[in-house]
This record gives sequence, C-alpha cells and structure tokens, in this order.
Amino acid sequence: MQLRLKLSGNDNEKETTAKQRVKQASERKAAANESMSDAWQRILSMKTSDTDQAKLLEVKQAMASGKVGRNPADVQKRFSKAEALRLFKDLAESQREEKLAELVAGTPENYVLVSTRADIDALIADFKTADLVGLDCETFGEDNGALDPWRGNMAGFSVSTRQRHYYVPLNHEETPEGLIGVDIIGLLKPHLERVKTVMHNAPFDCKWFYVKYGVNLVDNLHADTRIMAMAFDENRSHRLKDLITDWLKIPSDNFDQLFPNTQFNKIPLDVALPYAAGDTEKTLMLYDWISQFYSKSDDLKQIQRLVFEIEMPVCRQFIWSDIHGIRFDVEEAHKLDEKLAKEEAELVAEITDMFGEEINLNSPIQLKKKLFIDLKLPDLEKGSTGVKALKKIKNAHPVISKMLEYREVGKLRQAFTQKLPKEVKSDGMIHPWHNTLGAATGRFTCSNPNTQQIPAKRPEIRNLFLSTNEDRILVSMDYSQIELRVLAHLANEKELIKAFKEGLDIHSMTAAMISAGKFSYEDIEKDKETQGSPQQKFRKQAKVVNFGIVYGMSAAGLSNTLEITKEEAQEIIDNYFKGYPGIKRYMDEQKRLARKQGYVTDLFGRKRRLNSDYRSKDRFQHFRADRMAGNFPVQASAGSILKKAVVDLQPVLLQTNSMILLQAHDEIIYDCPKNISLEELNLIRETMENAVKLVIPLRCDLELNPKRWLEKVDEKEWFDAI
DNA sequence: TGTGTCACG
DNA sequence: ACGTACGTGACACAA
Repeated sequence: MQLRLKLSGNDNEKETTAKQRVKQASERKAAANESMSDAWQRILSMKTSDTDQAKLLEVKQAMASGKVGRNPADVQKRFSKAEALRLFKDLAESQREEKLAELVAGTPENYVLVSTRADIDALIADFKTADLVGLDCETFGEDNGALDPWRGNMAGFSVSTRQRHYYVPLNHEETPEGLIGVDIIGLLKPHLERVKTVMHNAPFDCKWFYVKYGVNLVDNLHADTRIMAMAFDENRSHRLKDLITDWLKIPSDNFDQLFPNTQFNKIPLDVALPYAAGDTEKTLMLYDWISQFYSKSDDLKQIQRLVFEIEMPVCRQFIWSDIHGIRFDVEEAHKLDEKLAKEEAELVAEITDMFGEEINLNSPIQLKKKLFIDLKLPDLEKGSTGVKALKKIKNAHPVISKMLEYREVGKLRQAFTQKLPKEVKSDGMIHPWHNTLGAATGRFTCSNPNTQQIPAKRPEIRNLFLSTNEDRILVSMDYSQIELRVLAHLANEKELIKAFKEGLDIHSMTAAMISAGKFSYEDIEKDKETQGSPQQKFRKQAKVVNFGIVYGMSAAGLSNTLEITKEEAQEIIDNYFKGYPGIKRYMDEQKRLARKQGYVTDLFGRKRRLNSDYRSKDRFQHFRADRMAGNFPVQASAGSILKKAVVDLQPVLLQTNSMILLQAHDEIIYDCPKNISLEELNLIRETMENAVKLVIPLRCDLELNPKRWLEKVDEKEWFDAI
C-alpha cells in the first residue's frame, strides 16, 4: 500500500538569474539574523486568507513537534509564507499516508475482501440470513463519468450484513487471482435482487447496477438513509459522512482527502475494503439510529409513514423514470441552435456598434460600466443589469432592447440548445436525475439536466423532447391551480372555496376583490380580454397578488413587481385580506405556530423546522422565517399531493402500460401506448384528482403530445382518428 | 468558490 | 442601519 504523489518541481534545476542571486544573498543575510519564531510572527501577521492562516498554524505546530522540517535546500533562504505552505503540502501528504496505513491496519475482523469463489459463497450464505443489507457502489470514469452510469464504470461495491462487511472488486487495476474468470455479478444477481436493502442516496446505486449489469435493486429497495435524514431534518448536510459525524459522533474519512485526484479503480484493494465497506456499515448504523426515533412521538411516527408510504415508493418510481429517460431530437436541436446563433451574432454586432467598442456582454461588471458610466444611463436598481433593471430604462437608449433580446437568445443557447444535446446518452435518451426529496419543502429537484426549467413560454425547446418511439405518445397532466386550492382548503377561506366549487376564474375573483367594489366578478370576466381595460389591468395585478400572497409578499415587494407606490400596494393587500379574511387568519396562525413550536407542518405531517432561523439575532431572518412558515404548508402540501398521486398511480401505470417520464411540481409527463383509450387516460387523471380529499375538488388538465412535448393534439380529433 | 443572472413551478 | 416574495439548478464571470 503505497500511494505516491507527484512532488513539485525541483527549484535547483531552474536557471538562476543575477537578480535572483542578489535577492537570495539578501535573504540569506536576513535568514541569518531572523529566528524561526520571528519568522513565524512575520508570516502570521501577513494578510492571509482564513484557510491559509489555518494551514500556517498547523505547519507551525507540526514543526515545533518535529513532524515536519525545512527542506535542506531551503534552509539558507529566509523562511517565507510560500515555503510554509509548501511544507503544509508535505505535511498533508505524510498525514495522508499515515491515515491510509492506519485504515488498513485497523481493518476490523469482520471486514471481508471478496477475492475467491469461496468468499462469494460466504457472502451468499450471509445474504440468506440477513434481514437488511447495506449496499454502496464505487465508480470511476473520465470527465465526471464516475457520476454517470451511461459513461463510467463500477470499480466494485460493498455489502454490509449485520455480521460482516464485504467489498466486491469488479474492475480494479489490481484483480485478485481467485476471481479471474469468475462471473461475480452472475453469481450474486439473484441474491442482490432478493434481499431487502438500505442505501445512502439509493437512486445512484440502483441506476448503476441496472444500467451496467441489469441488476434490479429498485424493487427490493427498502430505505434510503438520505431520504430518511432529509425527512428528519431538512436543514442540514445530507452527506453520509456529515450525518455520521454529527449524529452518531463517529469520525469518518473523506474520500477526496484520502485519495486526491484518484479514480477508485486505482485504489489498492486493502485500502478499498475498509473505506468502502465502512460506508455500508455506517449506512446500516445510520438506518438503525434514525429508526429508533420513530416510536418516540406521534410526529415522528408521522414522519416514518411519510418516508415509507410516500417517499420510498416515489423514489423507486422515479429511478425507473430516470433509467428510461426521455428521447431528444439532437438534429433539430442543432438546427435550432444555428438559427439562434445567427440571431445572436447579429445582435452582438448591433450592440457592439452602439457601444462603440467590443465588451463582454455576459460580464455584469463590464456591462455596468458601459451602461451607467460611459452611456450615463439612469441606474435605478443599485447597479443591477438584470432584466428588471434593463426594462426600466428601455426608453433611455435603443441599445437596451437589443440587450434584452440578446439575453433571451443567449440564455436559450447556452442553457438549452447548446447544453441539452450534450446530455443525450448512447441510447439517444436524456436521463435526468430526479431527486424526489431535494427541496426543503419536500418538492422534487432535478439535475443533469434540470428538466423542470425547460422554457415553457417559447415552445421550441420543449418541442425537442420526443415520444419514446412510434408506438408511444407523450401525455402531460397538470393540476390546475393546485396551490390556491390547497390554500383555500388549509385556510378554510369561504369565498375562495365557493369560487373553486363554482368553477369560477380565480384571478378574476381576486381582481374583483382588489378593485374594492369598483368591479364585480362579472364586470371583470366580461372585459378581461379587452386590451388596456381597467378590468384587464386589475386581473393582471390579481394574478401577481394571488401568487405573491402565498410567498408572504409585503407591500414593498408588491409595489416593486407591480411598479406602483407602496401605498397603492398596501391598499391592494388590505383589500385582498378584507375579501379573503380566512387567508389572513391562516397566515398569521402559521407564523404564530412557527414561532411557538419552531416548526410548521403540511397536510401529510411533513415538517419545516424554523427554530434556528428564529434563534438568529437578525430580525430580517425572523421575517424571512415568517414568510417561509406561511408558504411552506401550501407549497409542501401541493408537492405531497402529487407524491401521493404517484403512489396511487402505480397499479394504474401497470394496467395502462404507461410510464412516468418527468415531473415539474404540479405536472407529470407520461409515456403511454399510442392506442391508449380515453377511459384509461381518464383513469390516470382521476387517480391524480383523487389523491386526497379536500373541501374542494382537485382538477387535472390533460394534454396529448403524440410526437413532441408541448405539441398539442386535440383530444377529440385524436380519438376519432384512432 | 461566490456572485449575478435567469430558466421553471 | 439595512434587507422587503417561496422553492429550485445551471451557466459565465471574477477572484
């Protein structure tokens, strides 16, 4: 076990100039006159970043205790900060080697490196008696391929039963002789697919096993400790290492510190064993640690139900979604990108012309200088060059509207037409990573790529997403006004409930409310499409208010977005709350609860813990927490309703031969057979609508996109033709 | 690595 | 003294 690190280049080999010789001579003189403690005092009093300062102090201590010493070649020179930092590297390296040696020497008796056929049999025997097995795979690959099962490779995986902890090497540079020619996966597959497992960040391991080896770990996945931890405390780091250190008080090794810039397949097996098997042992321990709390209170029992009845099934469902992926039209994407590139180039030329010089239009610093100093345009947003700020000064100079166009085109290219084709894997599909419990509110997040932020206003990007094949169609179903419906239910706001029950246009309803008697609901409805009418203006404002109120918007905030005075904004808010007194009551109650209990909950018992925010000395932080307290139950309940729907949908998906491909908070994109019947689609729709019983009904809108996302086909025409 | 900007619900 | 709309992820720039 020897890991070698590249040593930095040898200074002596460098050519010495006359100037350097003079400098060295004076340094030698200085060095002769300066004691080490003086040198340290000098160095430590220099202006240094916090991390460097910490490093320097560590070096000073290590030198004092003789752990590290000056390089003989440097002794003649004056001791410098640079030399001290070089010593830190040496120190870190020797500590690392020490640590690795310790790790290997301290490998527990019940840790087994699987290196023979007999070891595999022992593992299988343990599988047969294990109630729960911890599992974790180690991966490697060029260019972040270690995070991508469609590009990288699995070095091996670890398995923990409660008795023993195994590391199974699959693709290490070092192959145990006893495993040459042995079909390890083939032997273990039936057992891996049968045991109940627990993993930390299960989607990662499940995807690797399925994509690389066709091993299905999804169906028997019992628990994901990352999800358990998130439900237990949404406000902290959920890395296994951090959870183990903070909750179980067990120190844990950090891979990057132990193996800087090293791929896992290059790691000697005697080190890989304690490191990898350590992780699965800790995963099991973390599982047990969290589990013991579930019986401690009703709240925690509710959290347990949330995890095992909602979160885990949803997690499993979306692992399949991501593995399946969504087809993407690379060719059309390139064409679109070329078209946009032309537009962009023209805009850049025009803008450069108007600016009189070439600047980087993507640099806020350069743009700020150009607009507010060179062109002396009014700076109304504290130096911001964001869309909002630019729109305000649109009339001050013709270049502004060009800038806005450039921004739009540039964004579309860099974030979508340039980026998305790179995400297409060898199977022609985009495989996003849905993190089913990614947001503190319980909502999903999505990455690589984030399909939740594909432009919705311009159809051309969504149009690049295709149905899986000729026999399948895309279907999208989105909950109509789910957050406002949830708010009406939670707040028990009679007017809002009535409006939803009668199927009224909710924004028009609010418009009538904030017009304070000037217009009735009918007045607004009659003229809401009339360009420039006060009715239309009120409805537009009402839409902003309906959303804003859920976010805990203040008069200042509303005046900003509506570009009205604070007084006018306050009046709108007052009218809103006068019209919907239940909402005011509800929001105040949530704040009160949050301040009293330190948390608020959603319809499913999901919690948002805000006590640390309220402990802050910063009063702004308290107001922020108040807004979160008001917003959380609404956002979280809506999100949880969708998750409950996903659980309820499982038999329906089987029955209708359908798949879920994507999710965007209040919307699900399905892959369905081309010959799916209207009755079957309605079954899916009704399952979503009936996920929970609220005082008002939930409604889902259905859209058929047979070939391309957002390319709508009329329902009636489609079924008549089929 | 942090900041600004902007895409989504 | 000030902040003044919730929740995200991705990119380019600047340090």
